[in-house]
Amino acid sequence: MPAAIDLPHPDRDDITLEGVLFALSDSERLAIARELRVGPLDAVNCVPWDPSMPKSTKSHLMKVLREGGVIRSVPNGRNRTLSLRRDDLDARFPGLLDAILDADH
Amino acid sequence: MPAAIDLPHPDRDDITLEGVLFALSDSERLAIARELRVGPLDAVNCVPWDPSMPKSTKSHLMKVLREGGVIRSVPNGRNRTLSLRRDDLDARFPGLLDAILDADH
DNA sequence: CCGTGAGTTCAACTATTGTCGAACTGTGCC
DNA sequence: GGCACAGTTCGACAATAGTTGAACTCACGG
Repeated sequence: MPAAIDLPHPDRDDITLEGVLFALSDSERLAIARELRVGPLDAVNCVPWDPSMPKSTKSHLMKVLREGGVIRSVPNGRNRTLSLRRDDLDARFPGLLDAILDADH
Repeated sequence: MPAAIDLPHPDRDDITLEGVLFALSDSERLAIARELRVGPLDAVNCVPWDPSMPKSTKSHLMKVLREGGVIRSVPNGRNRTLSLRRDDLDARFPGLLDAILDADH
């Protein structure tokens, strides 16, 4: 499967609190979410903190974030543009995303 | 080991965001935290939603919440009084606890 | 002081997650 | 068209997390 396929994202109402918390309960996934805070980013330009990580592992990280409803991952040429689902998350769980991303690290 | 032993709790500064998110990323643990919202509760009176759950399993749930820094668990006679570590969590991660516990379920 | 009650620990097991190589597929550039 | 690039999927394995019964410990009430 290519980089340019349309992957399934949960609808806003299907995003669960548990799913979001789980997705962000891992340091690396949390770091990705924090990177996306300033705006969408191509996956290629993201994740600069470990260039040696195999692509299948990166793909898996993105998958958990995507399936948890935390990020949106859309094809963009041969890349993928990742973005936070801020509107959906803010609507569904007000204050949650900022509380998490603002948190002391 | 009895019900009345002093179990280790992480210091405020040792509580990690990831640990808190992980502890609360499970429906049952989240439900316990929500029950404790109104105030401390003896473990016996808590967890009314599944009386058939083995005690070792309940003990494990409490352990994860305690080690994650979400709850405090102090001996109280032959029970254990559970309470949210609201002061510590609010100090360390402002807004996080309310955002989570207020969230739509 | 003995029995009961509440909760912890241990050990074994199951189940869920994470890691990574290999094979594969659209996309863009020549 | 051909080729390299970015990511996905699959499968196998490692690692972590959840479940539970049994043995144990302390506190309370007779």
